Amino acid sequence: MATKTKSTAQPRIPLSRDRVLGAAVKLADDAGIESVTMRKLAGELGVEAMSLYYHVANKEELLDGMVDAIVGEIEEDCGGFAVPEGVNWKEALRKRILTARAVMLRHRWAPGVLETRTNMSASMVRYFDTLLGIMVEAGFSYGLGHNAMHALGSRALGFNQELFVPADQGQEDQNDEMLAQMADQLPYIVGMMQEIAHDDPDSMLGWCDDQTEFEFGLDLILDGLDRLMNKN
Amino acid sequence: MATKTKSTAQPRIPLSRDRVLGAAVKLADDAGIESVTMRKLAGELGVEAMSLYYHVANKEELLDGMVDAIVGEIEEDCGGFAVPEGVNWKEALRKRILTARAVMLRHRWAPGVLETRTNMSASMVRYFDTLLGIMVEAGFSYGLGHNAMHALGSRALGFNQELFVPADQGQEDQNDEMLAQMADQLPYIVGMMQEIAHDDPDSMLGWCDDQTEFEFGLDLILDGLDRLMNKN
DNA sequence: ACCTGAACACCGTTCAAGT
DNA sequence: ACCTGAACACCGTTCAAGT
Repeated sequence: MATKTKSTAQPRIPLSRDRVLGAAVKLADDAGIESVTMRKLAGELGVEAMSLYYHVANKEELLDGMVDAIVGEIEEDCGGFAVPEGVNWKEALRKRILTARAVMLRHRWAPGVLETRTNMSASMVRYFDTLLGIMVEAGFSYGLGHNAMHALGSRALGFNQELFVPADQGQEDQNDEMLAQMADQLPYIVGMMQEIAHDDPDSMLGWCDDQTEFEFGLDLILDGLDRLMNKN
Repeated sequence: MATKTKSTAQPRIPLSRDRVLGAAVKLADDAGIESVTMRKLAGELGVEAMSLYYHVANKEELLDGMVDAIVGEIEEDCGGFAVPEGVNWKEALRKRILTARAVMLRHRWAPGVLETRTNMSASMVRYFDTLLGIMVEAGFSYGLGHNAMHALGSRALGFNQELFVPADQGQEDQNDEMLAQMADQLPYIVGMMQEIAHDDPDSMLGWCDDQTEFEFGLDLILDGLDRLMNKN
């Protein structure tokens, strides 16, 4: 009963796998990954939860698809995954990895989801294949290339889990008191933080610049590989 | 009505935070972290789900407590977290990190849970403090020590997320056909796998030895830090 | 002080049914 | 071919109540 008019009688675009995945990515970007439930995602698409199952087998496959979408963005931003010819391997790897990182920064939920995937998607394997290809074409043995991939770990995809976020250091209100309290338990961390505060009093933030830290670690590994390469 | 006898009228040990956490760790070890629900955990303790809330504020705090228990094991296996005197920093770090790794291998769910914690537990900060302490006492500046911690990332706790698990390579049934199929899409990975198969046909497993790979990456970083140290 | 029962607001998912 | 309603088996959590 009653009319079905919802504003200007939209013809209602039919759902599709791509629309579902696109909406899921957007929802995760805007509201966090914990908001990506079948019901809420359906709501976002103006549809019932059960309709999603027509386009996606289940939630795991939805998450797999979201990851694929992210790898697609990396591929696009890299201008394709073909192995470039006659380039410096270190620069080529570095460029790709920092491109991947830029994508991860746009989709902060992606690293967490990635870590829960049990087997790698086809597109991600292709990404890794080019990374390996860049090394092999530059003269890496397969063995060293393999070791290199493991050494890079998640850094190959542009992220590095930050475990080192000492509890609530954000609030600078009671900073000094707190530091004094912790000083005997955590002498070195407190020392580190004090030296920082000394160098740059009003921004603890700028000090722990993720990008700088990421590149430090990345270059440490790339330089280490370089040295192993030239040893042969 | 009826009697309450359950086997030999156990006096029933009262619950405690430690018993709850211990049971949670055991349940995760035995049945996987996805089995650690308030209801199942309560069941394991012969108690109603709601009883747990008397000893633990909510599920997040339960997970925090489980992480603390794991850090406790690391501390025990390290013989305490005190910064050792007059030792080689590289060996001291390496020993601690490999000890942490051994604990993680006993509790395979721990890395995943660790990554979901939003702020570090007190005991984990203490662990990191000694790592930093070992470096600082060996002459690292706080800045280099800080960089080193980030470069190590999760490796400091003995794990490194394995993203490089190309889909279902376990089944060796149709291995050759599959490799041929993938060869054009993934030339380098296939090349890598064939070289391996050639060297050691009947054990893909031995090749991707996590421990070896972990140590390769760890040493790459430690050696890189060593070089930066001696540059000053 | 410690534990529980009933209830609530969520999940993912199945299945038979609608158009 | 595509979408839905009702229902099921789970979650974490609250709250008032039992001993």
